[in-house]
Amino acid sequence: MTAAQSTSFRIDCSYCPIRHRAVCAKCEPDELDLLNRIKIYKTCPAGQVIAIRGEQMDMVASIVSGTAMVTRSITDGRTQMIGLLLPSDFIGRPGREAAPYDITAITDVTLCCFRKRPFEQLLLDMPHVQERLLEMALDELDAARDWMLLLGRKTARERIASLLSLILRRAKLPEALAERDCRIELPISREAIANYLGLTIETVSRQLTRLAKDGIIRIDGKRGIIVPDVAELMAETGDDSDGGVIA
Amino acid sequence: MTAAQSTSFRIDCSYCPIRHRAVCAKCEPDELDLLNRIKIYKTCPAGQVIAIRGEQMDMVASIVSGTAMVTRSITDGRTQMIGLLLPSDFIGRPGREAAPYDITAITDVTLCCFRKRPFEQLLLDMPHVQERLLEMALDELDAARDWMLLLGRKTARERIASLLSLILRRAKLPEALAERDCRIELPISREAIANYLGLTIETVSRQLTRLAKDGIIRIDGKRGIIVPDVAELMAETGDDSDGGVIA
DNA sequence: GTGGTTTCTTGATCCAGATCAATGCAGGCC
DNA sequence: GGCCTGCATTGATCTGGATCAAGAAACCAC
Repeated sequence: MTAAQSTSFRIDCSYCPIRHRAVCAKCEPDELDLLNRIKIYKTCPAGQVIAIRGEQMDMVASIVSGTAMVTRSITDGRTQMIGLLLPSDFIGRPGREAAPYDITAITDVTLCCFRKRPFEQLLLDMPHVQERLLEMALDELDAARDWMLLLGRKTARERIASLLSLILRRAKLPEALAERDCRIELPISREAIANYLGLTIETVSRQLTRLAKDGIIRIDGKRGIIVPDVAELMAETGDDSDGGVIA
Repeated sequence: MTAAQSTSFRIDCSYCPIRHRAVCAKCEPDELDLLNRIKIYKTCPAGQVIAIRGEQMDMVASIVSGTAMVTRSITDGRTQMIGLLLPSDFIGRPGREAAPYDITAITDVTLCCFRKRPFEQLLLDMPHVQERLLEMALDELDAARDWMLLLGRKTARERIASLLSLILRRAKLPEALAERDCRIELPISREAIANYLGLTIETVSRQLTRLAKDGIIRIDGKRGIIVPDVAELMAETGDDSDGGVIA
């Protein structure tokens, strides 16, 4: 973790906003106490690189606030976003030395960091952390596989619709999705969207305006999107309408 | 698990070919004994559906022998393979009722099955299984993310080259990759390859013949491929040549 | 052997999305 | 204000891979 110009501090776990969703979610008070003793908070400004593929990583961390992106790239600069890190998501991998991907802060990010060695040691004594880590890894695996379907088989329009409905489901309560004129704020730039969806920025822009012309969405400023009817948007994702929603 | 016309039996774990790579890899003899008591072997003929997305799954299992594919599909039949299951790979997810994807046997498959409830209970008492399951899930996550890069950003030729080099690395010892004229047998049909790579069978076929014309490979019967120079093939994958190979 | 089925290859054409290029449209800064 | 600099939209053109359509080759069963 190349946290060059980041500040570090510590706050009590009981006030932590991700207390019940992060790796520590299942911890008993005594386990939490152990974690508390070795954790340290860090902040990274928007745009800062948090990890570089192949480089030594001697930290693991949870995202406390902010958004970061996980990317992989090849030879000529082609880049694919392979994950979006939101509060409570976990960075780093016990049992591996080098970072497997690049991670960059999109907004200002606060991290709850642990030195890797002590954390790995703790893992053996705290089954609740390990349990939670397994749950989270399996959820991420499901999300990654959903994304493979999108990248391998969906059209540009379906990809955009899928992303919008993903953001809707993450940002709103299930009840709110039934309402008309849901408004969401895109958390990422057009370039990041393109990298996420395996498209170019031009195609992203064009499909957004086309969806707007078709009345599926209304564009409200640079980052705002209004969805008159969520069901109508969902119908554009190409997904089977059956239940089984995973992410 | 819809194991309608499958046979079931049991053999001793100590003779098991996947004993040191499957979920049970880290088990002590006493833990193995517990697993042994609740396991049951099943076989599925090639082509049989092992799981259907959305359906109730009351089994989890390890692949003992054979190959299966994990797929996801959308509305009009477009299908994407999102994983290839080889011996020692794990099927099913503790803590989830419905199968998240479709699974189909490619060859005849032997499974080492556990009823889900007892297995989940055992998990709590056997940290070694949980540890191993976490390792395996994280490895699969890495593989899925590599595949996202392939599906989102690679050209058809790069995809084919990536697949071939993946199969080479899985099938051969690292020393053998330095030799000239490595021969591999494709484990899957053209259609399955297309579903894996997010292409059509026609494109797969064309790119294979083109790679052959360019002298990167030689085609040897329907399923055989000879690679005169592995390094030359690797150069066609589009991957950065740096270390950090994950899968 | 023959006929039928499935899998693979090859060719011709088309089109969704990439690429190239120009223009709009904010901030931020002097 | 005027001038950058960095995003976003829009248009014109090109192209890689999809689609449509035949064959060819392997693999049966009889």
